[in-house]
Amino acid sequence: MEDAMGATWSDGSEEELVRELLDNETPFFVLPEEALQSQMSVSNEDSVVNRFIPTVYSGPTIRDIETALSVTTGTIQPQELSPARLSILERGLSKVEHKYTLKIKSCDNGAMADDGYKWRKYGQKSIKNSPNPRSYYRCTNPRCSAKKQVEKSSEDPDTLIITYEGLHLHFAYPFFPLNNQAQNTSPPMKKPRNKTSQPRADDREHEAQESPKHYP
DNA sequence: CGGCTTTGACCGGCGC
DNA sequence: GCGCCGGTCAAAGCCG
Repeated sequence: MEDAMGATWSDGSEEELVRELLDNETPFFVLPEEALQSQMSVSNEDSVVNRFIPTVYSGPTIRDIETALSVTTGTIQPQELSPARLSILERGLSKVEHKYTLKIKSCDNGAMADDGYKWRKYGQKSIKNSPNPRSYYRCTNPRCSAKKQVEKSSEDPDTLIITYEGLHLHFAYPFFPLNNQAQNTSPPMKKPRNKTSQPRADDREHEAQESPKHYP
């Protein structure tokens, strides 16, 4: 399986949760694996994904990355991957340690690569041997450790190099069985704030899985 | 006024 | 040990 990775995560509990989230066999978060195995088309796969993920992301989504992550974390040969996932990898996703780099084309002038998550910029540095600075972002959810770096390609100014580190664990919280209270027909989506983009589900955090902890 | 970006300082790891 | 380099902190300021 994909467990071949050395697993040098800094935090053990987080590792456990991540593995659960990425494991196709967990009931918590069902990846569109079944759709892939049933030889459905990619468009159908998207529909399945959209059923599981109520929030709609725009652009190259973190879902793409996380889906690919569930594969690239192991020592699986590329030939073993399904075509859909291969296409994701061919889009420029690569992995170094626990950082995942995605190269995308920002066709429009200065069109930010919006992955649907809310980020807070916390730094910018000029990198040696690179004319372009690198920006550092952190997830606005204070309990989410996800980070990303955005850097314009030195060769192609239209290509953005985005490096993700850490997962948005909270994006799957609606699928966690909170308490013993079965989630009824109303989707657990939270009403968006007053921000520009509504696609998000970043309210709860890890502890919501089992311990009904609440905070201000 | 609050949340975010900006920007230089700061810090730790690594190579010489 | 020292200095470079990349990542983070935090004060200040911008902007809705």
